[in-house]
Amino acid sequence: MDNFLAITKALSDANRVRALMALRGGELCVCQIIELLGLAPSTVSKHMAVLKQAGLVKCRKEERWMYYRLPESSEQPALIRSAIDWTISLLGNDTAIIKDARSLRGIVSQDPSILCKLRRSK
Amino acid sequence: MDNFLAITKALSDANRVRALMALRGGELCVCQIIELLGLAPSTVSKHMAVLKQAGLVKCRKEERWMYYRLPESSEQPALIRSAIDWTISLLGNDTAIIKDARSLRGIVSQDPSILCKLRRSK
DNA sequence: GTTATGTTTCGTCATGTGGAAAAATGACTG
DNA sequence: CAGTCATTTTTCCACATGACGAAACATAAC
Repeated sequence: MDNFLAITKALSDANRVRALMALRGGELCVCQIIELLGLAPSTVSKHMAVLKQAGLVKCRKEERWMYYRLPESSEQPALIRSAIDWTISLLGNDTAIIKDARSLRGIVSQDPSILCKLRRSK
Repeated sequence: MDNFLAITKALSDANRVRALMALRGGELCVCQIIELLGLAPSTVSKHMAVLKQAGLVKCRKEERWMYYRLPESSEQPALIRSAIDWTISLLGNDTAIIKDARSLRGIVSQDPSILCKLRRSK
C-alpha cells in the first residue's frame, strides 16, 4: 500500500508527470528539465526526488551534471513498470505532453552547459 | 491531463483507496463505509465526493441511504476502467485491503440501519 | 580558490485531511 | 400535516502536508 501511495502521490502533480513523460525519449539533465518546466532549480530538484523516492526514475551523476532516466527493464519491479506503462498509455496523446515533446526537441539539441548559461543570464 | 490528475489525486489517499477497493464486491451504503474506515461521516462523505468527481465511483440514493458503487462497463470510459483495473491489479493482494475485505463480510451482513444505530450509541 | 551545477534549508502561501456543528433530504408519527 | 428522527452532505475551523522560490550549502571541474 505504501509503495502504491508513493506512486500515486508522485503522479498527482502536473509538473512531475510532465517530467516523467519527458524521460520517455531518454535520460535528461536537470537543467534540461528546468528549461522544459520553467520552474526554479530547487523546485525541480525536489520534484525529481519525489519521483525517485517512488521508484519511477533513476539517476546518475556525470561530471557536473545529474541525469535522470526511466528505470530499465532489469531494475523495474512490476509495480513500477505497470505505473509507467499506465501513465504513458493514458497521457501519450495528451496535448500538454505532446507540446512538451516538441519543445524538448529544441532543448536536447543544445548542450546542457549552454542551457545553464542562458538561464543564469536571465 | 486534468482527468488523469483527478484520478491520481483521488488514488493518493489510503482511506479513499480502501473505500474504492471495498466497492469491488458491490455497492455499499455510506454508513457501511464509515464503519469500515472508522472515520467521521463528514470525512467519509468528502472522500466519496472526491472519488465521484474523478469518475471512479457512481452513486444512487434509495430512501434514506446513499449507495456508492464502481461504474458499470457501459458507463466506464477507458481512462476510468484502466485506472480501476490498474489499482486492483496492484492492490488486490495488499494486506490492508485483504483485512478490509474480511471486516466487510461482517459489516454487510448487517442491515445499514443497525450500523447507524450502533454508531449513534457510541 | 573560483566557477558551475544541483540539492538542502528556510519561509510563505495554497491545498488537503479531519471532525463538530449546522443544513439538507427523506421517512415516520402523533 | 407539523414535528421529530435518521442519514448524508455542507460549512466552518484547526492542523498537517505540499509547492514554490531565494539563499545557503555540497560537490565537482577548472
